[in-house]
Amino acid sequence: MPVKALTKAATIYQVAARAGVSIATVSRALRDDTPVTEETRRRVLAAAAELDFAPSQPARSLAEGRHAANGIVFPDLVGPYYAEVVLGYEAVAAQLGSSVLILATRDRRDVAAAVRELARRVDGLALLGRTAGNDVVAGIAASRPVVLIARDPVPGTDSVRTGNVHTARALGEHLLGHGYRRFAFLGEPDDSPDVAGRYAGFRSVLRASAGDGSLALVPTQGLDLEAGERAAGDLIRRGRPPHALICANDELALGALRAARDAGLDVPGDLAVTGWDDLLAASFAGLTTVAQPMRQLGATAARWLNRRIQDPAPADPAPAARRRVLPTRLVVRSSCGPHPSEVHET
Amino acid sequence: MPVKALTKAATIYQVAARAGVSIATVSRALRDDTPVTEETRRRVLAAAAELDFAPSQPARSLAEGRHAANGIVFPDLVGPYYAEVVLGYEAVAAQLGSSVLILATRDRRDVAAAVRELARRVDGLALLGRTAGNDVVAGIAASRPVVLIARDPVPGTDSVRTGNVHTARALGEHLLGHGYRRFAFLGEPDDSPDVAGRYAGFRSVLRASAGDGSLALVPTQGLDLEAGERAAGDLIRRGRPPHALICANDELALGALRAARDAGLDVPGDLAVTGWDDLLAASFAGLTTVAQPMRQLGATAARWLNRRIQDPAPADPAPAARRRVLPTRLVVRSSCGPHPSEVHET
DNA sequence: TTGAAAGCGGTACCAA
DNA sequence: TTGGTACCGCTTTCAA
Repeated sequence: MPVKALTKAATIYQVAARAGVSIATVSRALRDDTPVTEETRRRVLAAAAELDFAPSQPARSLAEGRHAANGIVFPDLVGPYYAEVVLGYEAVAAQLGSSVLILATRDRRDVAAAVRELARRVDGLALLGRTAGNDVVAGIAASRPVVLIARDPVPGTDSVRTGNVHTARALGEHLLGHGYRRFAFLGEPDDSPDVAGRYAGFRSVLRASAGDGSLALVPTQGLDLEAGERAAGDLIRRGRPPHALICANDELALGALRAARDAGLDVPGDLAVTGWDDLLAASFAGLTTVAQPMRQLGATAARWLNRRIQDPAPADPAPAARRRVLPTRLVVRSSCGPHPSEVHET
Repeated sequence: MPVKALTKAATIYQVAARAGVSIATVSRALRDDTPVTEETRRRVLAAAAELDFAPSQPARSLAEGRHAANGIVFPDLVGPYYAEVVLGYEAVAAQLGSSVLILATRDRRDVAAAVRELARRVDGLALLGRTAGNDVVAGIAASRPVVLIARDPVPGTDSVRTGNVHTARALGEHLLGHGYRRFAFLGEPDDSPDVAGRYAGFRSVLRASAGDGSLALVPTQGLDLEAGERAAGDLIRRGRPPHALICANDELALGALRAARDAGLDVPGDLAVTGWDDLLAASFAGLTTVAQPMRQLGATAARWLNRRIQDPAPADPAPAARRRVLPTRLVVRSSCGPHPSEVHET
C-alpha cells in the first residue's frame, strides 16, 4: 500500500461543487438539524466522503464565536494528584463536547503570559493550585468563565477544593487516641493553602485537647520525596524526635520513612508517620494518609464551566461565585500505630 | 473591588480606530516583525493595552492556515507512565510555540471519531499506545504529521518507543545468574506490543541458555494491580509456583507481591518477582524493575512533529518514516534476590 | 511606512 | 427546501 501524500484538506466549497449545491446547503446537510431533502443530504454526504472532507475548526469557531474547547492549567503532572484531576476534567469536558487544552507551568518562564495565551483559545478555563497570580486570574475571569481548583478563592470566581481542616482534625484525634503527644508537622504552610489548612486543622485539635500536646513546625523546601527525606533526617539527627510526624503530603512522608529507616528508627514504634493524598506508593509503604476525590475535583470544574458558558451570564447582578468543598477520607494504615485496617470517613 | 462584568473581547478594528490607523498597521505593530514607525507602534500598543486587546486565535489560525497547536492521545493518565510522556510532550511543544490538546481514550465510546475530531484542531498529532486503529492513524497521517509513541509502527508514520527485547534479555540473564530456572511470565503479549517484546526478549534468553530453564506464560486480564494479584494468587494456589515471576509491568508485579504476602510466601526467598516501569511504588516495594525514559518519549515526539510541520514535506519522494528506540535501564532491587543496590545500564 | 482589500472556511440570515 | 451573501477577526499582498 503506497503512502498517501499529505493533502491539504478539502473545503466546503469543493464539497458544494461536487454535490452540485451551495455551500449553505452543505453546511446544513452536515449539521443535520436544518431542513434538507433526504436526496440532497445523500448527495452532500457522498461528496464529503469522497473528498474526505472535515470542516475547519478555526473557521467554524470564528463563525460561531466559540472555541468548543476548555483549558486547564496545572503546576505539574508528576504524582497521581494532578493527573487524576486532569483526567476527571477531560472526561467531563469531552462528554460535554469540548476539547481540552493543557498548560503545565512546571518550569516555565512567563506563566502569566502563557495562561493568557491559553485563555485566547478556550471558552473557559480551570486553574489548578497556585499556578497564576490573583491579578492574572481576575484579568482572565473578566472575559471568560474561570474555575479555581484546590486554591484560595478569588472574589467573584468559582472554586472547588477538598477539605483539609476537617480531616486534619480527624487525623489529629486519631493520633491523640494512639497516645502520641509530641508532634511535628512537615511542610511549609506558606507554600500552599492546602498545606496551610492541614497544618491549621491539626493544630486546632491540639489546642482543643487541654494543651497536653506539642506541635513543632518543620518547614520543607518543596513537597517532594527528597525534601521529606532531608527534613526528617535533620529532625532525627537533631535528637529527641517527636512521637509522630505529620507530613503535608505523601511524598514528604515517604521521604520521612526513608530517613527513619536509614536512621534505624522503627515506624511506628519509634516514630509514627502520616501523609496526605493516598498515592499508590502509600499503600505499599503502609502509610496512614488521607484520600481525596481528585477526579471529582476536575469533573466539577468542567461541569461548572460548561454551565457558565451556556448561560447568558447576567452581567450586572454579578452572578454569585460558586464554592464547593469536597470531602476527604482518613485512611489508616500501619505507619501510625498498631491497628491494621480501620478506615474513617469524613 | 467590584467584580468586572464579562466583556466581549476587543477586536483589531477597535484598536485601529482608537489608534487612528488601519487594521493592517495594528496587525503589523503587534507582530513586531514588519516595518512600523516607532511612534505608530507606540500608539497602537497603547490603544491595545487600553482596550485589553488579545487577538482571536481562531481568526488568526484561519488566516495563517495553521493552528499553532498539537495534540496527544493517550489511553489514560493513571500511573506515572502516560503522565510523564504527556509532560515531556507538553514541555517541548510549548517551548516550540504550540499549545497542546489532549484526548484520553479511557472509557470513551467512539475513539476513532474523537481522534479525527482532535485532528481537525491541530497541526500535528501524537498517538500513545494502542489508542486508535491503524486505519484511523493512516487516515489522519494523510493530512497531517503523526508520531506514534510506544506502539507498533505503521508504514510511513514516525514512531518512538522504548526498547523491550534488549533489557528483557538483561533481566533474564540477571535472573539466571541468581540461579532461578523455573520462570513464569505474567501478562498478555497479545494485549500490547510492549508486553509482547518483553515476553519475547525474556524467552529468547532461556532458549539461548542451553535449554535448562522453563518459562510458563500466565495471561492476565489487563495490566493493573488487581489483575496481577488475581493471576499470581491463582498461580500460587495451584501449587508448585515458579522460582521467579516476570511481570509485564510494575502494577502487575505489585499485585503479585500482595498475593505472595497473602499466601505467606517470602519474596524473594520463596518467589522472586520483577516488574517493568519503575513506578514510585516499586521503590518502596523493593521491586526489581526496568526504568524507561518516559519524558523523552514525549519530548521526541513533539520535536519530530514540529520539524514535520515546519518543513514543506515533499509529497512525492515520500519522506522516510523516522524510527527511534530509546534505551531502558534495569533497576535491581531486593525482590529478585539478595544483592541490594546494583544497577545495570542497558 | 501605511492603507485598501482580498482572502482564510465556515455559519446563518434573508429571499426566492 | 435552497441559494446568495454578509459577516466572524485576522494576515498579507498590492498600491499608494
